Amino acid sequence: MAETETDVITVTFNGENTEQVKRGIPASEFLASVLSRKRSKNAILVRIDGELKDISAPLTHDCGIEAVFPGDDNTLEVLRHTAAHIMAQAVKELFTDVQVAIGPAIENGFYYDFDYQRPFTPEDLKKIEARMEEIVKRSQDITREDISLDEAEKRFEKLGEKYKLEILNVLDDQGEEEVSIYSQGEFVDLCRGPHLPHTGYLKAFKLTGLAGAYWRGDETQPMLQRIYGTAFFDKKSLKEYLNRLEEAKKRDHRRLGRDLDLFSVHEEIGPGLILWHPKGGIIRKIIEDFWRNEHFRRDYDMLFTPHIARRDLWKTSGHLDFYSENMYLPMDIDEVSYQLRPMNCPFHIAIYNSRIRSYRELPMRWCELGTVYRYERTGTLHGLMRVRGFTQDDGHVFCRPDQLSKEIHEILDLTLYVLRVFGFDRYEIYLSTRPDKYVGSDENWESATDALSQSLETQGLTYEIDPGEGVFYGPKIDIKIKDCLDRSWQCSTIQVDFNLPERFDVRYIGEDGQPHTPIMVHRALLGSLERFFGVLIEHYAGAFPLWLAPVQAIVLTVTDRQDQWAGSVTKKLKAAGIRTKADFRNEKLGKKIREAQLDKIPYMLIVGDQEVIDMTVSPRTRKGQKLNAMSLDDFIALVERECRDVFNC
RNA sequence: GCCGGCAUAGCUCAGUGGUAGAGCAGCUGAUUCGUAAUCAGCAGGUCUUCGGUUCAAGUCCGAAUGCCGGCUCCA
Repeated sequence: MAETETDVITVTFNGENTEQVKRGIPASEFLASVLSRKRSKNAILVRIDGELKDISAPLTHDCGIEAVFPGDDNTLEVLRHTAAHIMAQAVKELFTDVQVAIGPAIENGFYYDFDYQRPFTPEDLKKIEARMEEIVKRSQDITREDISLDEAEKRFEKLGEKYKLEILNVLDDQGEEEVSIYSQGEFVDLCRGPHLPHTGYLKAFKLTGLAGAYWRGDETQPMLQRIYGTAFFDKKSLKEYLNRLEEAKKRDHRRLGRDLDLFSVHEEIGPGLILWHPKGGIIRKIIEDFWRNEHFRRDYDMLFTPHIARRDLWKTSGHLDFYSENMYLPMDIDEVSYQLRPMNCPFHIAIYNSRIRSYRELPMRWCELGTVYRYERTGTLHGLMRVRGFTQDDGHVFCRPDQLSKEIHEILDLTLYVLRVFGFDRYEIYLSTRPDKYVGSDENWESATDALSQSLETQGLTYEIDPGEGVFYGPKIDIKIKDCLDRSWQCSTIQVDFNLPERFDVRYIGEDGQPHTPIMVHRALLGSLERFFGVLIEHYAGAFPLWLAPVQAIVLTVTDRQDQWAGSVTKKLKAAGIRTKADFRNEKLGKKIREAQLDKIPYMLIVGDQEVIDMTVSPRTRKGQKLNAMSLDDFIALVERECRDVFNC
């Protein structure tokens, strides 16, 4: 201890009261002196100089301190982290020679990875849960020790925890000298903390899943067994969360895709290959029409290009070097090797290169609904979200360096508008920087990355940097949209490319009469029509907004006395461009309504004797709202207004 | 690709070694009915595929395929 240090330190509580206390007393002891007995008993953690710490943390220097209670910022994370430890403790108690790896809190809960001789079963999970309950009942103190790295190595060696030793090695390489370990009963874990004071705080938890996971997330490393769980401070929140999971299940696009007859996938056709049914097809057509119109409005031109090309093209583009693991094997045509395309860009470049370009032509904005084929490993396929053949709403902008930031700006504007029209107004934006495997000069990477970040900043968009996540040919902006259940989906992407123009010798003649290399920007707003459709289905739970609904209105008769008027209603609505169906079956109205409801048709038009006399229809919405009988013209106007309003956003 | 699970009628599922079942959907008939299911009848399956064990396999074993939950990867 340095000579200048005294045994008394100054502690400021809540930024107000200042107290002199003995150096080294636990924070809990201090809190007990300044808080009511009840309050100090309820505190679970402390914030020392803004940093979350154990409530037993010693106060070693002059500092500011606040008490932290259940439900305060970041406390759920601590609870879940403690839950992970309790689970590991339970597993260690039940299965003697199990090794523990890591166990963090994650977005919706926590997990812990284990190495065990045999796979855990769902029955094991129940046993583990029961043992956790027991540990909770024990209310075992969770204590922290700060020890030297050497000491830690000795302890974990004794415990035979080889994964912990590996972590200690990494910490050693990083130059750490001291680590913290946490103990509860017999269970000891290497951990940064903080943790709750004792195991009794875990009141509401559930183990939710069992899965394999690679050690350190690296597929060359051994596969461990991961047990997932979730925890909350109270049972009510846990129940709400579990209900939300149920709700998400009901919205699963794979289920709705079948129930609503939107699309299918067939074993005999091949996994990851999507068949769009008539109802999915009409939605796709509407999406595409909107997309095309919006692109024409913003000075894009439209291209159509083939799905295969000579292998040499992919050599030139660099895809064989950098993307071959995602490409299908070549096929021979007239003794020349061809390959299915995984991307559309080289074709657009070929069009660019079909003649000499002047700087006056730039920027050139080209788009295509381009179908590509990528080999995705079997285990990664997922409904419409991850497939092997899909159509990108692709586009390439060729521009001069001085035009880049304006172009990015306009692409962002277009992207966010399109997403809003589809009902997505919340998103996370990521700027991905240079990966390990890349082409192009460091200098180009840097200037491209700057252009992207500047465009984001001038539009006042907040974003996160995703280091090393760029594509091999350039940095990118990814937009992950958030759906109504708060889940995020990667769809839009904007990628600057300094590389392909070089490889294909893309040039324009500048003002100076000399050739220059343009910058190429790849962009997809929806990402792929397949994935976007999947996201849309889940976002709306299959109840598509009126402008997208495959059937917008269904005419329902009460008896066959109304067939004639109902028939002419149907005809007139169709003539007015409203996607209309008729259900004149000899069934009860209640049944027809039920079926239309299950089909999530926005408007049911009831036609009974009264409507025939008045020459009206009585609309009922799929939300169960009964509108007053109205004339056909009024109904048509209502539909048109509702559809039009979507675009004013 | 890896770890684990699953595969029975269009859908949801029952059937754990002894002759394949239900509900819904479908079809036929009756019923003419006002805001989420009218009644009756009929039809529908080489139990994913291939191989093995057994007197006997939907059921037990092995493999393949596909799907599901994750990991990794990603639009």
